[in-house]
Amino acid sequence: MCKNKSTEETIRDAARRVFIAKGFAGCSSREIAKEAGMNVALVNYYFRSKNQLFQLIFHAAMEDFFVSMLEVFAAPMDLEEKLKIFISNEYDFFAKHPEIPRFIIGELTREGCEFDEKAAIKERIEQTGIFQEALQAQEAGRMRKIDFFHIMILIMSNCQYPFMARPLIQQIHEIPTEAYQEKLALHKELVIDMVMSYLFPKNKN
Amino acid sequence: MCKNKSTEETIRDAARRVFIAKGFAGCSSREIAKEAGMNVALVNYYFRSKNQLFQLIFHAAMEDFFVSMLEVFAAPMDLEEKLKIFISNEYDFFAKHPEIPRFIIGELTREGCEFDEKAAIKERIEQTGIFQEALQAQEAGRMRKIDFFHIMILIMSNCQYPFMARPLIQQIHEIPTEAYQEKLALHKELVIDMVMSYLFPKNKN
DNA sequence: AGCTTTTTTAAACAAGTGTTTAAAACAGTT
DNA sequence: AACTGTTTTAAACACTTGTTTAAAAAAGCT
Repeated sequence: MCKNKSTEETIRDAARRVFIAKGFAGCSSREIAKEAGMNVALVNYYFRSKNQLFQLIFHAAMEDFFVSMLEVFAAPMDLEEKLKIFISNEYDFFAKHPEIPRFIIGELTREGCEFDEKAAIKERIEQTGIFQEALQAQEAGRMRKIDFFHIMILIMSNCQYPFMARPLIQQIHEIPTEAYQEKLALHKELVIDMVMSYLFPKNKN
Repeated sequence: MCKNKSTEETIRDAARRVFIAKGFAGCSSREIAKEAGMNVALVNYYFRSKNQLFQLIFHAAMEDFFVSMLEVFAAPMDLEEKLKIFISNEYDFFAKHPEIPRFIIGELTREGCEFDEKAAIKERIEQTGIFQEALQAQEAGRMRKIDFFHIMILIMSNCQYPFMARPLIQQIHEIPTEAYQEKLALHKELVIDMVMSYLFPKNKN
């Protein structure tokens, strides 16, 4: 009844690395087993199938993806600071896990990857009250009147894309990975500055 | 000696659709053949191997990817308008070809996809003189002093990510594809407004 | 017409795929 | 010790993969 936790976790961690690096279609069950130092049959013994193991990894990645977002939204601060910290946290999260956005978007794109309601992200965001908070700030003239939908895209674009597109942009600018990462650390300040000053324009009069 | 152009192009077009939709690892030679309404052997008769056919498609996509960028940079306008039109063109291009960025970044990410110098994008951008142009504008105080590296990332982030992330953001906001596309059309104005007013701050005094 | 070259097809190849089976190794209990 | 259930392994399953072969069909040419 009590499964060997060590073996199961070893396989799961190996699967996480391989799936995230190569995607579902880009790797085989045997590759995951080898990465874990195990037999192929053992992978299916613990997780029944490649697809089932993948769903596990994918949904966990999705959860991680949304966690920092939600906890910042629910924090007790004024909206302006909240969004600033949100951007900062998001940027830091993707600096630490740069492969996550490409993985999630890539797998959501291919057909047959059913996620659907399951997570109910929208509802969980709504429950933080951030939508009304933004509306109030906009009514009061403290914030530019933009639908929160667009605000989220602006922020996600600037926090995720720079990490997703590393191989492309490295190719364009012909710089090594370390130099790229250093530049992205500086880029963070630009993003915060640009987005915040757009959302909360300070009338200089 | 004169190959049947029709057949070859039919296969190439089918390969383009399938590769871009599913990626190199996500499809088979037989799937491409079927999409083209041909035999598997015929694919290899014209293109020798799946990998060779892929390289063809990939490099062509890369070229398309850079074309509009370069021609705007070389256009005879003042820098501010040039960048504005650049953003607009980029946004329109990805609205028309929303799968391209994910395809390129995804394939550049997996190992074994050698592209390297081949294109020399950096040099081609340099030849348009946009770098010096930006430096001049910055010296003259007409433009915020930001390395062009960061400017490009800002623009690419906001022009590409919204289209790449469609399945993810649709999931979050629970809206159908048509509604999403309509919203993205509006989003364009925000992007132009935000980026341009950040790069070229108008002192309101 | 017949002959040559190009295009297309069906079939085969070895290697790799996800998954299952059945037996072995292990651990725990009495 | 023998019997328990759990964990691990090697081997096999049927099927798909990329690629090649060899023959058929079509097209070109004199």
